[in-house]
Amino acid sequence: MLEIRAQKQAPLSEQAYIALRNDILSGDILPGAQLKLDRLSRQYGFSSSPLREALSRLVSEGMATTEGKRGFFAATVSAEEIEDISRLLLLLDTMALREAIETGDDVWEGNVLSAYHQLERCEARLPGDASYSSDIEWAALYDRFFASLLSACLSPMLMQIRGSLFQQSERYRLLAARVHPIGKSRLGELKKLMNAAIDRDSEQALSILKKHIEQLARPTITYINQTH
Amino acid sequence: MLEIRAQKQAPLSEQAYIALRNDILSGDILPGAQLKLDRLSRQYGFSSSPLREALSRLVSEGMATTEGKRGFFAATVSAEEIEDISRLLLLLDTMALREAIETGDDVWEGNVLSAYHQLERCEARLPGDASYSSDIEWAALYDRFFASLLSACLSPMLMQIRGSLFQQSERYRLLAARVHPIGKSRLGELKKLMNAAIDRDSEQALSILKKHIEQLARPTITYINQTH
DNA sequence: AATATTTTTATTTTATATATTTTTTAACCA
DNA sequence: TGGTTAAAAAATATATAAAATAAAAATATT
Repeated sequence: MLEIRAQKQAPLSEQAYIALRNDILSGDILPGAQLKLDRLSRQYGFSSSPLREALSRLVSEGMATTEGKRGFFAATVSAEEIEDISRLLLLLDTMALREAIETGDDVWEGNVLSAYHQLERCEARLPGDASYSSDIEWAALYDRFFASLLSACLSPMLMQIRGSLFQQSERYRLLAARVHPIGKSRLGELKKLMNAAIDRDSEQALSILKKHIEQLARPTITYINQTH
Repeated sequence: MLEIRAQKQAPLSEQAYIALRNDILSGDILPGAQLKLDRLSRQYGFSSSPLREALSRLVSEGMATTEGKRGFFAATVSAEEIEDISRLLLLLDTMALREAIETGDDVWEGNVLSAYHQLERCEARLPGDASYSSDIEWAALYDRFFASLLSACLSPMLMQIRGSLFQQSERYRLLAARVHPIGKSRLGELKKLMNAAIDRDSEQALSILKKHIEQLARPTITYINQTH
């Protein structure tokens, strides 16, 4: 049966959360920037209640900070932190991928192929070289590719935690990409990773994953070290 | 210089967060219970704004849920979830402990001894046998013991994640302890763990940790399987 | 059983009050 | 003068309350 009625619209607090998170992720809101409520209120068009709720969530998820009664700030960056995030993400994704390769079924394979396809098409649609590296839609599909690749790992908690870490690493990557767009896409690497996973070639898949995550962090760490 | 002025009091949203979290942890608020705002408002004496912020945070941390515009609910329980939590917690704590043993210094040793001491004294102060297992203050010190034991691991992100998982596992443990108080304390085991860590006997320490976490979860899983 | 109506409840806005931090100004002493 | 401290003012965060809106749940009706 068709879904006819209008979409129930999400609560404003949810919309505010998404809008703020995107702007922090993309770097439109710079690290450490103070997030004053009345300015946000004018800028985004939400009143303070949903904004405060959104900010509370962002704090829990590490995208913002707050202390005492001094308001909210966008999360800061440091080389130590991105190295920490990368290391943990590699550990968790390795564990998840190993399990996913063991337990993934046909539906899983289909989802992975689908996610890869969409990522590929998105990249083809984008204009110049390297624009992908700072595109927020590309980032969302990139996220989705990994999420579907690992989704067969049978641990919702692991998926949630690695998702949160991935998002943090994206915050760093997108920030660095604003200034130093990555020259060429590494989509081919992801394709090899996907094929190795679907072929149940665990060793090969894990090795590509390791390389990918480590190379993902490197230019970001270099950038952060230069500028902070 | 002495800190003379009165303690700046925490924001009400923070106080509400702590109060609600304690009541969810302790089981005073049962899993799945609906958290209606006007009732909470009367019961806790906070107005809706700080309560909503507190609830948003609790949702982010897995202690509560919310969907669309149907309000907030206390997190539910399932055998699958506590097994998932336990497994991940063991993985992360193992990693953290290995590192902590490598890098911990004198200050770390002192902190661990101090945390253990306080836990021991708290337990001695409690009345009957097994009352410790459902005592919220004991739980906080138990938490602190592990936090200090692992604190030398040099990964703030790992500490934060394992802290969140530990809190979730405490939610389950305290729930089960309401009905089936654990017969005798396993403080001796913790002492052995601590001594092995301080003696830099990694193998021994990790083995005790593994046993401890697995045995921690077992009665809880049994309880959940019986009742849900 | 499906639909319409009522009731309840969550969400949001607005306005206002309180408290705390930050900034500015003034005062003071070396 | 220069620079530190203290007081006053401004800005801002936090909190309350009341009212409006919108959605969900419960009830009655066909």
